[in-house]
Amino acid sequence: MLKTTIEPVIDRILHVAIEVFAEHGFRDTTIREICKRANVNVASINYYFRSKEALYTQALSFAFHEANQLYPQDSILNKALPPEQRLSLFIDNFLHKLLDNSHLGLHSKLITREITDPTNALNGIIATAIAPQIALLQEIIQPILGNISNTTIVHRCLLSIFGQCLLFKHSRSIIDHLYPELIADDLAIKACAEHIAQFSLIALT
Amino acid sequence: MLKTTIEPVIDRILHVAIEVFAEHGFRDTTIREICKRANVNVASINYYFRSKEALYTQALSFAFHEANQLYPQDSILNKALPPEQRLSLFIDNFLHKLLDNSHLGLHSKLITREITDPTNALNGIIATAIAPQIALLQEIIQPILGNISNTTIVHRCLLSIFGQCLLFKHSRSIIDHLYPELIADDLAIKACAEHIAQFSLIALT
DNA sequence: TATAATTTAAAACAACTGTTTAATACAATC
DNA sequence: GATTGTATTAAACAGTTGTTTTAAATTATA
Repeated sequence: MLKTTIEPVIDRILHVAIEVFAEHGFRDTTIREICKRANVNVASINYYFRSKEALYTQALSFAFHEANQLYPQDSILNKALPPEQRLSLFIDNFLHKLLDNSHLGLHSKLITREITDPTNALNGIIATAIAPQIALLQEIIQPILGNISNTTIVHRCLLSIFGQCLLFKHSRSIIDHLYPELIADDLAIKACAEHIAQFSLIALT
Repeated sequence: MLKTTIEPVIDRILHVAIEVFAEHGFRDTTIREICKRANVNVASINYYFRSKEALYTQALSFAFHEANQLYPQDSILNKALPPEQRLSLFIDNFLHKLLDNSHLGLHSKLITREITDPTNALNGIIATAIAPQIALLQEIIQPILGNISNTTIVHRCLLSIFGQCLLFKHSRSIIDHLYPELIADDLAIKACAEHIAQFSLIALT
Protein backbone atom coordinates (compact mmCIF):
# COMPACT_ATOMS: atom_id res chain seq x y z
CA MET A 1 0.00 0.00 0.00
CA LEU A 2 1.09 3.53 -0.72
CA LYS A 3 2.36 5.43 2.27
CA THR A 4 2.44 9.21 2.12
CA THR A 5 5.68 9.41 4.11
CA ILE A 6 8.60 7.24 5.01
CA GLU A 7 8.17 8.33 8.62
CA PRO A 8 7.98 5.30 10.91
CA VAL A 9 4.44 4.28 11.85
CA ILE A 10 4.88 4.92 15.57
CA ASP A 11 6.16 8.46 15.00
CA ARG A 12 3.38 9.13 12.54
CA ILE A 13 0.78 8.01 15.05
CA LEU A 14 2.35 10.12 17.79
CA HIS A 15 2.39 13.26 15.69
CA VAL A 16 -1.20 12.81 14.60
CA ALA A 17 -2.21 11.95 18.16
CA ILE A 18 -0.80 15.24 19.45
CA GLU A 19 -2.78 17.01 16.76
CA VAL A 20 -6.10 15.33 17.44
CA PHE A 21 -5.79 15.24 21.24
CA ALA A 22 -5.01 18.98 21.17
CA GLU A 23 -8.03 19.67 19.00
CA HIS A 24 -10.60 17.61 20.85
CA GLY A 25 -9.15 16.68 24.23
CA PHE A 26 -8.51 13.18 25.50
CA ARG A 27 -12.08 12.09 26.02
CA ASP A 28 -13.52 13.50 22.80
CA THR A 29 -10.75 12.09 20.65
CA THR A 30 -11.54 8.82 18.94
CA ILE A 31 -8.79 6.42 18.01
CA ARG A 32 -10.54 5.98 14.70
CA GLU A 33 -9.97 9.66 13.91
CA ILE A 34 -6.29 9.34 14.77
CA CYS A 35 -5.96 6.21 12.67
CA LYS A 36 -7.72 7.76 9.69
CA ARG A 37 -5.39 10.77 9.70
CA ALA A 38 -2.31 8.63 10.31
CA ASN A 39 -3.44 6.21 7.63
CA VAL A 40 -3.20 3.14 9.82
CA ASN A 41 -5.62 0.48 10.98
CA VAL A 42 -7.58 0.94 14.23
CA ALA A 43 -5.89 -2.05 15.76
CA SER A 44 -2.49 -0.35 15.43
CA ILE A 45 -3.10 1.83 18.47
CA ASN A 46 -3.60 -1.11 20.78
CA TYR A 47 -0.81 -2.97 19.05
CA TYR A 48 1.92 -0.34 19.35
CA PHE A 49 0.63 1.45 22.43
CA ARG A 50 -1.18 -0.51 25.06
CA SER A 51 -4.31 1.59 25.08
CA LYS A 52 -5.74 4.99 24.21
CA GLU A 53 -4.63 6.31 27.58
CA ALA A 54 -1.07 5.04 27.16
CA LEU A 55 -0.93 6.70 23.74
CA TYR A 56 -2.09 9.95 25.30
CA THR A 57 0.61 9.90 27.96
CA GLN A 58 3.29 9.16 25.42
CA ALA A 59 1.99 11.86 23.09
CA LEU A 60 2.30 14.36 25.92
CA SER A 61 5.95 13.63 26.67
CA PHE A 62 6.69 13.51 22.96
CA ALA A 63 5.21 16.99 22.58
CA PHE A 64 7.29 18.29 25.47
CA HIS A 65 10.44 16.94 23.97
CA GLU A 66 9.70 18.72 20.71
CA ALA A 67 8.78 22.01 22.37
CA ASN A 68 11.93 22.15 24.46
CA GLN A 69 14.00 21.74 21.34
CA LEU A 70 12.22 24.42 19.34
CA TYR A 71 11.92 27.03 22.08
CA PRO A 72 15.26 26.96 23.88
CA GLN A 73 15.63 29.08 27.00
CA ASP A 74 19.39 29.47 26.95
CA SER A 75 19.49 33.27 27.20
CA ILE A 76 16.93 33.25 29.99
CA LEU A 77 19.06 30.87 32.02
CA ASN A 78 22.02 33.22 31.80
CA LYS A 79 22.40 34.45 35.39
CA ALA A 80 24.81 37.17 34.31
CA LEU A 81 21.97 39.15 32.75
CA PRO A 82 20.06 41.68 34.85
CA PRO A 83 16.87 40.14 36.28
CA GLU A 84 14.69 42.77 34.56
CA GLN A 85 15.96 41.64 31.18
CA ARG A 86 15.61 37.98 32.08
CA LEU A 87 12.00 38.65 33.08
CA SER A 88 11.26 40.22 29.71
CA LEU A 89 12.92 37.34 27.91
CA PHE A 90 11.02 34.79 29.97
CA ILE A 91 7.63 36.36 29.29
CA ASP A 92 8.36 36.79 25.60
CA ASN A 93 9.49 33.19 25.29
CA PHE A 94 6.54 31.89 27.29
CA LEU A 95 3.95 33.90 25.37
CA HIS A 96 5.34 32.88 21.99
CA LYS A 97 5.32 29.29 23.10
CA LEU A 98 1.68 29.61 24.15
CA LEU A 99 0.51 31.39 21.02
CA ASP A 100 2.56 29.47 18.47
CA ASN A 101 0.39 28.88 15.45
CA SER A 102 2.46 26.07 13.98
CA HIS A 103 2.46 22.46 15.00
CA LEU A 104 4.05 23.55 18.26
CA GLY A 105 0.95 25.49 19.28
CA LEU A 106 -0.72 22.13 19.67
CA HIS A 107 1.75 21.28 22.35
CA SER A 108 0.63 24.11 24.61
CA LYS A 109 -2.99 23.43 23.76
CA LEU A 110 -2.45 19.90 24.95
CA ILE A 111 -1.11 21.08 28.31
CA THR A 112 -3.79 23.70 28.70
CA ARG A 113 -6.42 21.02 28.26
CA GLU A 114 -4.68 18.85 30.80
CA ILE A 115 -4.69 21.73 33.28
CA THR A 116 -8.30 22.76 32.93
CA ASP A 117 -9.58 19.21 32.61
CA PRO A 118 -7.03 16.94 34.25
CA THR A 119 -6.57 13.28 33.49
CA ASN A 120 -4.32 10.83 35.30
CA ALA A 121 -1.37 12.34 33.44
CA LEU A 122 -1.53 15.71 35.25
CA ASN A 123 0.81 14.94 38.14
CA GLY A 124 3.50 13.87 35.75
CA ILE A 125 3.04 17.05 33.70
CA ILE A 126 3.34 19.29 36.73
CA ALA A 127 6.51 17.60 37.91
CA THR A 128 8.33 17.46 34.59
CA ALA A 129 7.10 20.55 32.76
CA ILE A 130 5.33 23.09 34.93
CA ALA A 131 7.22 23.11 38.22
CA PRO A 132 10.60 23.77 36.52
CA GLN A 133 9.17 26.81 34.72
CA ILE A 134 7.72 28.19 37.95
CA ALA A 135 11.03 27.64 39.69
CA LEU A 136 12.84 29.48 36.92
CA LEU A 137 10.54 32.49 37.11
CA GLN A 138 10.84 32.51 40.88
CA GLU A 139 14.61 32.58 40.58
CA ILE A 140 14.28 35.57 38.25
CA ILE A 141 11.87 37.72 40.26
CA GLN A 142 13.40 36.95 43.66
CA PRO A 143 16.13 39.60 43.33
CA ILE A 144 13.66 42.12 41.89
CA LEU A 145 11.46 41.66 44.94
CA GLY A 146 14.52 42.30 47.10
CA ASN A 147 14.86 38.80 48.50
CA ILE A 148 11.88 39.09 50.80
CA SER A 149 11.32 36.12 53.06
CA ASN A 150 7.53 35.88 52.84
CA THR A 151 7.06 33.04 50.35
CA THR A 152 3.31 33.61 50.09
CA ILE A 153 3.91 37.03 48.58
CA VAL A 154 6.42 35.57 46.15
CA HIS A 155 3.92 32.93 45.11
CA ARG A 156 1.18 35.50 44.55
CA CYS A 157 3.52 37.56 42.37
CA LEU A 158 4.47 34.46 40.39
CA LEU A 159 0.83 33.76 39.74
CA SER A 160 0.18 37.38 38.78
CA ILE A 161 2.72 37.05 35.99
CA PHE A 162 1.69 33.58 34.87
CA GLY A 163 -1.94 34.63 34.96
CA GLN A 164 -1.37 37.51 32.57
CA CYS A 165 0.38 35.17 30.12
CA LEU A 166 -1.90 32.18 30.41
CA LEU A 167 -5.04 34.21 29.83
CA PHE A 168 -4.06 34.46 26.19
CA LYS A 169 -4.16 30.70 25.97
CA HIS A 170 -7.02 29.82 28.30
CA SER A 171 -9.35 32.54 27.13
CA ARG A 172 -8.22 32.68 23.55
CA SER A 173 -11.76 32.15 22.33
CA ILE A 174 -12.83 35.39 23.97
CA ILE A 175 -9.80 37.39 22.83
CA ASP A 176 -10.21 36.16 19.28
CA HIS A 177 -13.80 37.30 19.53
CA LEU A 178 -13.39 40.68 21.23
CA TYR A 179 -9.81 41.86 20.53
CA PRO A 180 -8.52 39.80 17.59
CA GLU A 181 -5.97 42.46 16.66
CA LEU A 182 -4.17 42.02 20.00
CA ILE A 183 -2.58 38.74 18.93
CA ALA A 184 -2.87 39.10 15.16
CA ASP A 185 0.79 38.50 14.39
CA ASP A 186 4.23 38.02 15.84
CA LEU A 187 4.73 41.73 16.35
CA ALA A 188 1.46 42.12 18.23
CA ILE A 189 2.37 39.20 20.48
CA LYS A 190 5.75 40.75 21.14
CA ALA A 191 4.00 43.98 22.15
CA CYS A 192 1.77 42.04 24.53
CA ALA A 193 4.80 40.38 26.09
CA GLU A 194 6.39 43.80 26.45
CA HIS A 195 3.26 45.10 28.15
CA ILE A 196 3.11 42.20 30.63
CA ALA A 197 6.80 42.63 31.44
CA GLN A 198 6.41 46.37 32.08
CA PHE A 199 3.14 45.95 33.96
CA SER A 200 4.72 43.35 36.23
CA LEU A 201 8.04 45.08 36.65
CA ILE A 202 6.38 48.26 37.92
CA ALA A 203 4.27 46.27 40.35
CA LEU A 204 7.16 44.14 41.63
CA THR A 205 9.51 46.96 42.53
CA MET B 1 -43.26 6.79 43.45
CA LEU B 2 -41.47 8.58 46.23
CA LYS B 3 -39.90 11.88 45.22
CA THR B 4 -37.13 13.25 47.39
CA THR B 5 -38.28 16.83 46.92
CA ILE B 6 -41.37 18.73 45.99
CA GLU B 7 -39.25 20.79 43.57
CA PRO B 8 -40.81 20.80 40.10
CA VAL B 9 -39.29 18.29 37.70
CA ILE B 10 -37.97 20.89 35.25
CA ASP B 11 -36.17 22.84 37.97
CA ARG B 12 -34.77 19.64 39.41
CA ILE B 13 -33.40 18.64 36.02
CA LEU B 14 -31.90 22.09 35.46
CA HIS B 15 -30.14 22.14 38.83
CA VAL B 16 -28.71 18.67 38.33
CA ALA B 17 -27.76 19.54 34.75
CA ILE B 18 -25.67 22.50 35.92
CA GLU B 19 -23.97 20.18 38.38
CA VAL B 20 -23.13 17.44 35.93
CA PHE B 21 -22.27 19.70 32.99
CA ALA B 22 -19.88 21.62 35.27
CA GLU B 23 -18.23 18.42 36.42
CA HIS B 24 -17.78 16.72 33.07
CA GLY B 25 -18.36 19.31 30.36
CA PHE B 26 -21.03 19.18 27.69
CA ARG B 27 -19.65 16.37 25.62
CA ASP B 28 -18.69 14.06 28.46
CA THR B 29 -21.98 14.46 30.24
CA THR B 30 -24.54 11.74 29.60
CA ILE B 31 -28.20 12.45 29.93
CA ARG B 32 -28.50 9.15 31.74
CA GLU B 33 -26.23 10.50 34.49
CA ILE B 34 -28.37 13.62 34.78
CA CYS B 35 -31.54 11.58 34.87
CA LYS B 36 -30.21 9.22 37.50
CA ARG B 37 -29.26 12.08 39.81
CA ALA B 38 -32.51 13.96 39.14
CA ASN B 39 -34.48 10.75 39.62
CA VAL B 40 -36.32 11.00 36.32
CA ASN B 41 -36.63 8.83 33.23
CA VAL B 42 -34.20 9.28 30.34
CA ALA B 43 -37.01 10.32 28.05
CA SER B 44 -37.78 13.31 30.27
CA ILE B 45 -34.87 15.30 28.85
CA ASN B 46 -36.17 15.11 25.31
CA TYR B 47 -39.69 15.57 26.56
CA TYR B 48 -39.19 18.78 28.56
CA PHE B 49 -36.19 20.14 26.69
CA ARG B 50 -35.86 19.49 23.00
CA SER B 51 -32.43 17.90 23.14
CA LYS B 52 -29.28 17.58 25.19
CA GLU B 53 -27.93 20.75 23.57
CA ALA B 54 -31.07 22.73 24.33
CA LEU B 55 -30.87 21.60 27.94
CA TYR B 56 -27.26 22.75 28.10
CA THR B 57 -28.09 26.21 26.78
CA GLN B 58 -30.96 26.58 29.22
CA ALA B 59 -28.82 25.34 32.09
CA LEU B 60 -26.27 28.03 31.28
CA SER B 61 -28.72 30.92 31.41
CA PHE B 62 -30.32 29.43 34.51
CA ALA B 63 -26.92 29.39 36.21
CA PHE B 64 -26.28 33.00 35.24
CA HIS B 65 -29.57 34.08 36.65
CA GLU B 66 -28.75 32.42 39.96
CA ALA B 67 -25.23 33.85 40.12
CA ASN B 68 -26.31 37.40 39.49
CA GLN B 69 -28.75 37.14 42.36
CA LEU B 70 -26.26 35.70 44.84
CA TYR B 71 -23.30 37.90 43.94
CA PRO B 72 -24.77 41.37 43.47
CA GLN B 73 -22.46 44.12 42.22
CA ASP B 74 -24.39 47.07 43.58
CA SER B 75 -21.51 48.70 45.44
CA ILE B 76 -19.20 48.27 42.45
CA LEU B 77 -21.65 50.06 40.21
CA ASN B 78 -21.68 53.08 42.51
CA LYS B 79 -19.90 55.73 40.46
CA ALA B 80 -19.57 58.01 43.46
CA LEU B 81 -16.87 55.77 44.94
CA PRO B 82 -13.23 56.42 44.06
CA PRO B 83 -12.10 54.18 41.16
CA GLU B 84 -9.36 52.59 43.28
CA GLN B 85 -11.92 51.31 45.71
CA ARG B 86 -14.23 50.18 42.96
CA LEU B 87 -11.34 48.22 41.45
CA SER B 88 -10.70 46.44 44.74
CA LEU B 89 -14.39 45.65 45.10
CA PHE B 90 -14.61 44.37 41.55
CA ILE B 91 -11.64 42.03 41.93
CA ASP B 92 -12.83 40.76 45.30
CA ASN B 93 -16.30 40.11 43.94
CA PHE B 94 -14.97 38.44 40.79
CA LEU B 95 -12.51 36.21 42.63
CA HIS B 96 -15.08 35.09 45.16
CA LYS B 97 -17.48 34.32 42.35
CA LEU B 98 -14.79 32.25 40.63
CA LEU B 99 -13.68 30.34 43.69
CA ASP B 100 -17.08 29.82 45.30
CA ASN B 101 -17.14 26.31 46.71
CA SER B 102 -20.90 26.04 47.02
CA HIS B 103 -23.36 25.24 44.28
CA LEU B 104 -22.50 28.60 42.76
CA GLY B 105 -18.95 27.52 42.04
CA LEU B 106 -20.41 25.24 39.42
CA HIS B 107 -21.70 28.25 37.58
CA SER B 108 -18.22 29.65 36.99
CA LYS B 109 -16.91 26.19 36.21
CA LEU B 110 -19.56 25.95 33.54
CA ILE B 111 -18.43 29.22 31.92
CA THR B 112 -14.77 28.34 32.22
CA ARG B 113 -15.43 25.13 30.33
CA GLU B 114 -17.34 27.02 27.70
CA ILE B 115 -14.40 29.41 27.27
CA THR B 116 -11.62 26.84 27.02
CA ASP B 117 -13.69 24.39 25.01
CA PRO B 118 -16.40 26.37 23.25
CA THR B 119 -19.69 24.96 22.04
CA ASN B 120 -22.34 26.73 19.97
CA ALA B 121 -23.42 28.53 23.15
CA LEU B 122 -20.22 30.60 23.44
CA ASN B 123 -21.31 33.66 21.46
CA GLY B 124 -24.39 34.01 23.60
CA ILE B 125 -22.30 33.73 26.76
CA ILE B 126 -19.88 36.42 25.65
CA ALA B 127 -22.66 38.82 24.77
CA THR B 128 -24.79 38.36 27.87
CA ALA B 129 -22.28 37.58 30.60
CA ILE B 130 -18.69 38.36 29.69
CA ALA B 131 -18.81 41.58 27.67
CA PRO B 132 -20.77 43.46 30.36
CA GLN B 133 -18.16 42.53 32.98
CA ILE B 134 -15.34 43.69 30.74
CA ALA B 135 -17.16 46.93 30.04
CA LEU B 136 -17.62 47.50 33.76
CA LEU B 137 -13.95 46.98 34.53
CA GLN B 138 -13.00 49.24 31.65
CA GLU B 139 -15.24 51.96 33.04
CA ILE B 140 -13.47 51.58 36.40
CA ILE B 141 -9.85 51.65 35.24
CA GLN B 142 -10.30 54.33 32.58
CA PRO B 143 -9.99 57.23 35.08
CA ILE B 144 -7.07 55.50 36.84
CA LEU B 145 -5.24 55.31 33.53
CA GLY B 146 -5.91 59.01 33.07
CA ASN B 147 -8.33 58.73 30.18
CA ILE B 148 -5.70 57.80 27.62
CA SER B 149 -6.95 57.49 24.07
CA ASN B 150 -4.99 54.41 23.01
CA THR B 151 -7.60 51.66 23.33
CA THR B 152 -5.06 48.90 22.71
CA ILE B 153 -3.27 49.82 25.93
CA VAL B 154 -6.55 49.87 27.80
CA HIS B 155 -7.40 46.43 26.48
CA ARG B 156 -4.03 45.03 27.49
CA CYS B 157 -4.47 46.41 31.01
CA LEU B 158 -7.95 44.91 31.20
CA LEU B 159 -6.55 41.53 30.26
CA SER B 160 -3.73 41.87 32.77
CA ILE B 161 -6.28 42.18 35.54
CA PHE B 162 -8.64 39.50 34.26
CA GLY B 163 -5.70 37.20 33.69
CA GLN B 164 -4.57 37.42 37.28
CA CYS B 165 -8.07 36.57 38.49
CA LEU B 166 -8.92 33.88 35.98
CA LEU B 167 -5.72 31.94 36.59
CA PHE B 168 -7.19 30.83 39.91
CA LYS B 169 -10.04 29.23 38.05
CA HIS B 170 -8.36 28.00 34.87
CA SER B 171 -5.28 26.63 36.58
CA ARG B 172 -6.88 25.62 39.82
CA SER B 173 -5.60 22.07 39.43
CA ILE B 174 -2.04 23.35 39.57
CA ILE B 175 -2.62 25.78 42.43
CA ASP B 176 -4.36 23.10 44.46
CA HIS B 177 -1.34 20.94 43.80
CA LEU B 178 1.48 23.44 44.41
CA TYR B 179 0.08 26.20 46.63
CA PRO B 180 -3.08 24.84 48.24
CA GLU B 181 -2.83 27.25 51.17
CA LEU B 182 -3.24 30.25 48.82
CA ILE B 183 -6.95 29.65 48.40
CA ALA B 184 -7.61 27.52 51.45
CA ASP B 185 -10.43 29.65 52.84
CA ASP B 186 -12.37 32.86 52.45
CA LEU B 187 -9.68 34.92 54.18
CA ALA B 188 -6.96 33.59 51.92
CA ILE B 189 -9.03 34.39 48.85
CA LYS B 190 -9.62 37.89 50.16
CA ALA B 191 -5.86 38.30 50.58
CA CYS B 192 -5.32 37.17 47.00
CA ALA B 193 -7.88 39.69 45.77
CA GLU B 194 -6.12 42.36 47.79
CA HIS B 195 -2.81 41.38 46.21
CA ILE B 196 -4.20 41.53 42.65
CA ALA B 197 -5.77 44.91 43.33
CA GLN B 198 -2.54 46.34 44.72
CA PHE B 199 -0.38 44.73 42.05
CA SER B 200 -2.60 46.17 39.32
CA LEU B 201 -3.10 49.55 40.90
CA ILE B 202 0.64 50.17 41.10
CA ALA B 203 1.09 49.16 37.50
CA LEU B 204 -1.82 51.21 36.21
CA THR B 205 -0.83 54.54 37.72
C1' DT C 1 14.33 -21.06 0.38
C1' DA C 2 12.02 -22.47 4.61
C1' DT C 3 10.78 -20.93 9.05
C1' DA C 4 9.78 -17.73 12.50
C1' DA C 5 8.53 -13.22 14.11
C1' DT C 6 6.50 -8.99 13.21
C1' DT C 7 3.19 -6.01 11.12
C1' DT C 8 -1.25 -4.95 8.93
C1' DA C 9 -6.16 -5.86 7.95
C1' DA C 10 -11.15 -6.53 8.33
C1' DA C 11 -14.50 -7.88 11.20
C1' DA C 12 -16.65 -8.64 15.38
C1' DC C 13 -17.37 -7.54 20.28
C1' DA C 14 -19.58 -5.57 24.13
C1' DA C 15 -20.60 -1.41 26.19
C1' DC C 16 -22.44 3.10 25.82
C1' DT C 17 -24.45 7.20 23.41
C1' DG C 18 -28.72 10.54 22.29
C1' DT C 19 -33.13 9.88 20.82
C1' DT C 20 -37.72 7.79 19.84
C1' DT C 21 -41.61 4.86 20.43
C1' DA C 22 -45.56 3.02 22.27
C1' DA C 23 -47.89 1.91 26.25
C1' DT C 24 -49.34 3.18 30.68
C1' DA C 25 -50.47 6.21 34.69
C1' DC C 26 -52.13 10.49 36.26
C1' DA C 27 -54.65 14.87 36.42
C1' DA C 28 -57.96 18.05 35.10
C1' DT C 29 -62.23 19.14 32.75
C1' DC C 30 -66.79 18.26 31.17
C1' DG D 1 -67.63 8.76 35.69
C1' DA D 2 -66.04 9.26 30.98
C1' DT D 3 -62.83 11.96 28.26
C1' DT D 4 -59.17 14.69 27.38
C1' DG D 5 -54.42 16.34 27.76
C1' DT D 6 -50.26 15.74 30.38
C1' DA D 7 -46.57 13.00 32.62
C1' DT D 8 -43.95 8.96 33.21
C1' DT D 9 -42.18 4.61 32.05
C1' DA D 10 -39.58 0.59 29.96
C1' DA D 11 -37.94 -0.84 25.85
C1' DA D 12 -36.01 -0.42 21.54
C1' DC D 13 -33.28 2.06 18.00
C1' DA D 14 -29.40 3.31 15.40
C1' DG D 15 -24.96 4.97 15.83
C1' DT D 16 -20.37 5.27 18.07
C1' DT D 17 -16.90 3.93 21.27
C1' DG D 18 -12.31 1.31 22.85
C1' DT D 19 -10.73 -3.06 22.40
C1' DT D 20 -10.03 -7.90 20.72
C1' DT D 21 -9.86 -11.58 17.56
C1' DT D 22 -8.46 -14.08 13.75
C1' DA D 23 -6.33 -14.28 9.62
C1' DA D 24 -3.42 -12.61 6.02
C1' DA D 25 0.64 -10.15 4.51
C1' DT D 26 5.20 -8.70 5.21
C1' DT D 27 9.80 -8.85 6.95
C1' DA D 28 13.66 -10.91 9.22
C1' DT D 29 16.37 -14.93 10.35
C1' DA D 30 18.29 -19.47 9.71
